[in-house]
Amino acid sequence: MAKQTDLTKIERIREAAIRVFGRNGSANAPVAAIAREAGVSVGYLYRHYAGKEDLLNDLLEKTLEKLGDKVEELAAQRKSTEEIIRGFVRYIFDVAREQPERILYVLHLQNDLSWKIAESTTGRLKDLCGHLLTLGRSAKTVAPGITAEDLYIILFCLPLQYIGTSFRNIFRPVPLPPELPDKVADMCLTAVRNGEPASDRCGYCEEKRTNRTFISETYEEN
Amino acid sequence: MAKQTDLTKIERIREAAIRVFGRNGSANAPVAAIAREAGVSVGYLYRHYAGKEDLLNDLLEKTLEKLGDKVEELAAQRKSTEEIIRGFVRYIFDVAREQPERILYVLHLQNDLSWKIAESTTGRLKDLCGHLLTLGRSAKTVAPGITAEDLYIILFCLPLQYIGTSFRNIFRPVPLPPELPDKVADMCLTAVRNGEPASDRCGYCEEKRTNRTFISETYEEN
DNA sequence: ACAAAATGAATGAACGTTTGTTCATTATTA
DNA sequence: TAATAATGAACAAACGTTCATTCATTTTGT
Repeated sequence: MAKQTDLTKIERIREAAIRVFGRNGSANAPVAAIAREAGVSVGYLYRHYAGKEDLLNDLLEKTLEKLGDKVEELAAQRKSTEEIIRGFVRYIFDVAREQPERILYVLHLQNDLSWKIAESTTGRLKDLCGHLLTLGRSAKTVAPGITAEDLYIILFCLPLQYIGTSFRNIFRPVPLPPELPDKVADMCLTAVRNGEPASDRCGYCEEKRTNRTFISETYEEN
Repeated sequence: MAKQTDLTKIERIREAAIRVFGRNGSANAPVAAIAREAGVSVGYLYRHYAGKEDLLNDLLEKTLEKLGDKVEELAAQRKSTEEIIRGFVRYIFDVAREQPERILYVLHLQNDLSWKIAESTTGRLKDLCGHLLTLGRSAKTVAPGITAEDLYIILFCLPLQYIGTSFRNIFRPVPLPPELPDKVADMCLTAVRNGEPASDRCGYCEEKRTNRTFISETYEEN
């Protein structure tokens, strides 16, 4: 046969694309820059991706896969749903601290409505949120009125917004404060719990709140 | 002297820019398209704005001005801080329903880190959030651990994320459900209240919670 | 009162870049 | 040598920006 395909190249393209997209945003990220940073020719990139949008979708899918793996990893450790959610939020912040581009590129893609997310990718996203919803509801960590969309926004978009806002330097200097992940995780848990405070006892009567029904049970299901 | 400046044209440019940015995102919004939609020549646009980024900043500043006015309008009606926050969130959703571009363009600008927000604009943003923080803290609607940045993310970014996600059609069809604004407003209030539920009485002892100190008073100030 | 000159608002063709994409060519190995 | 992996110069389309030009209006000179 002929020359063998160098499989590491595709991974190099993915890594380079994440870096370039993360730095510039999807619209200001030339394919040529991605190829250069990956040490690959432009033509090679087009032999494996139908176009720029195809590359974006591949990246997003891989990222969702990783997030899904993280949830399964936490679940496999027999963690409680609360710990899974907390671990999930912390994981996002950990990645943001070590490799900001990996988070910033998602922030760009997610909020750029001018490109379409592939059906397969949105399907995976719905599955991931649906999975968390099932876990959370059965553990009563997630209130009945909360939907998969709510989880997506609270557990994923909200931390992303904190990270994005940090990099804007509007309210404080760049480095993410070390206490922020836990603070945000608490906020997320409160939100999905529909207002039940993190403490499991009422401040007055000291009654346990763990098995109580949720206040806003009037919200329709789904 | 010479021809008189047509003052309506600048306003037409602003309106057109919001529409084009809202549809395409800032990076995919040609200046030519904005000028065409405004019924104005490209050259005219450049006589009044130093460049595209200057136009973006002007738009964002005007939008923040409107949001500030809305808060002052609600405050002038002697509303409680809770009602102000609720009204603020509802206002965002109202605009999103009637003129989606007015919200979607902000979503784009806010999450596109490849362009710089002018100092004057970030200053206004900080002022607006600081104002809400002062109001909220004195009314005990906002927990002590909550910062101006938290308010920005909870009251502004969170509703924006709901609206953006809706337009992605991932979790449900397009039109914003009528009950969503109130649901999100409740969520926002819960978050800024740091988990204290909307109901003002404990589910067990029926003790009033209104004047209680907040659970997470351990958060440092600022 | 009138025409010519002066002014500056407004225009849009043209320019230089940058972009995504292609494909004729080269390099590599069976 | 035959087959195909890989290249990157070349291309067309699109972009932000410029600036020589046009045009409506006011000022000036008679």
